[in-house]
Amino acid sequence: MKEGPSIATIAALIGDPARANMLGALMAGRALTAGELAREAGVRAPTASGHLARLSEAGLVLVEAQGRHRYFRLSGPDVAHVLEGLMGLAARTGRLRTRPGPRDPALRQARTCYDHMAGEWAVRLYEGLLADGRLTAAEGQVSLTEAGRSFFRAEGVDLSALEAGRRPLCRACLDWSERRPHLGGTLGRAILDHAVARRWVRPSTEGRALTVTPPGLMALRAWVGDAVTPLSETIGRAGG
Amino acid sequence: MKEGPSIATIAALIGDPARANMLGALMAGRALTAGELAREAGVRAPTASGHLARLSEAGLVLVEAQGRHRYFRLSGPDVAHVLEGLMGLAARTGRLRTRPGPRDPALRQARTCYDHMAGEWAVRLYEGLLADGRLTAAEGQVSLTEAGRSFFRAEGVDLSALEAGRRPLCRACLDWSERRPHLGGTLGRAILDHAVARRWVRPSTEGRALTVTPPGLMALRAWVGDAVTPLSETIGRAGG
DNA sequence: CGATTGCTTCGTCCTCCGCCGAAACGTCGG
DNA sequence: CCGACGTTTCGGCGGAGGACGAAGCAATCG
Repeated sequence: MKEGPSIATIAALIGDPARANMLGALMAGRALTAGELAREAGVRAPTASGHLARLSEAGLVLVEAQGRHRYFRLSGPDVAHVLEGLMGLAARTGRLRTRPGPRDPALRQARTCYDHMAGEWAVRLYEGLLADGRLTAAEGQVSLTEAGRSFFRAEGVDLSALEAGRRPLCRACLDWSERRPHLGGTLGRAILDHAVARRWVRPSTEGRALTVTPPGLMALRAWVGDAVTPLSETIGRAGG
Repeated sequence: MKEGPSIATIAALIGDPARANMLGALMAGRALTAGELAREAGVRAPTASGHLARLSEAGLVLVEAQGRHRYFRLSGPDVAHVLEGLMGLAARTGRLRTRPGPRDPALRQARTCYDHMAGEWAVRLYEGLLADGRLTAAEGQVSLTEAGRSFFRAEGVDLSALEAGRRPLCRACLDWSERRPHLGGTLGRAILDHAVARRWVRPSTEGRALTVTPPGLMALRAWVGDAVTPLSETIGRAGG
């Protein structure tokens, strides 16, 4: 109890399995109702309600009442960032007490990481953009090259809007399943929006998984170049 | 217990006050003995021993036996990074259940953040380097300008060594007390080493606090330029 | 060689908290 | 209005785990 109890409180809040599952579900970026989160966490409604009250009181999630539903979402990217960091630690350090569930392959392949893409596909995309000279990672810092800027402008991405805020355009976000970086930042977010809008990927109705559609397969392959292994072998395992 | 128990395990590990205090103490970057950590956490030796066993089994800390002492340290920058993230969340979200203790002003002023400097001084340093055109933060990505490279070379910093590894040279690390970024990465580390070697700052014998020595005051002020407010006025001021 | 110090293991106590069922509150639909 | 549904509050149960003292090893010192 000397100087830093607050960090313990926050960590303990995340440290309960039920609450961790809820937060993990919210990593998909969507707002979910208390009932959905209860199911996601594998607990009854009263239990979930208590957990959610504590999470929102601590400011980790925000709640919005809508009719008889209450929608919860993460209170910001910083929360998501810490959660991803914890996943990284868990992947690096933990024995895998988590028996690899049936849904895991789909998650490993493509998923949302709060507001951008993660998983095999995201890592490939990142490495493809690097290989094509559209991104550069000098000194470990990612930035968009001139070629990359014209590429995304041609795709219809409004780069100046993405650079308006305080949040960086490009950020290397360590993928906890692949152990290699993928693209975060506002550009990462824009790419996910882009891909969803063009039906290249379809977010799972619940959960973080992303399904890559056939046209998406073509489009993404064009983005990442032909040098990349065809994905077809890994698609369609463990439907959901 | 659905898909993500591992993150809960790690977070729960950090979520105990005694363990959190130990990890916080290790954020100073030094290796500490079990006894020191017990004192730091405010628990007896047996309790501390149990906690440290769990922390090292989970891979959050590394242990090295030396005579009858056992030295513990954080297992890597990723652990420190997650801890800093948690501190940020705690500062942003938490009601301040932590009454601002007497030691806090010193910590706010200058402290170590695992292996680089944090606190008021570190933020000033960062902003001074930016203002002088030695660092550039285009697109939210920090990098060293040509002027900056010559500056640090002249100071005797071996930049190529710093760029050798996988870890980035410059990283903007959010300062949880100042809520503004300071400099991390290998350059951040080198600056701390530099400042310690030249007796500009003196690490507290225990804890993360850094004391700025009178010559250090001169030197750092020269680094950050005269435009920066003298430190004397802001010492002991709280809040933001 | 015996005393001291640092750390761990063991056994025990005890508090905390996560879980649920039952019931209350509110919203929506007939 | 009344019933269905989503959510919260309440009360009680049970288990996990954090705390300590005493004792056991191991290394250092006189």
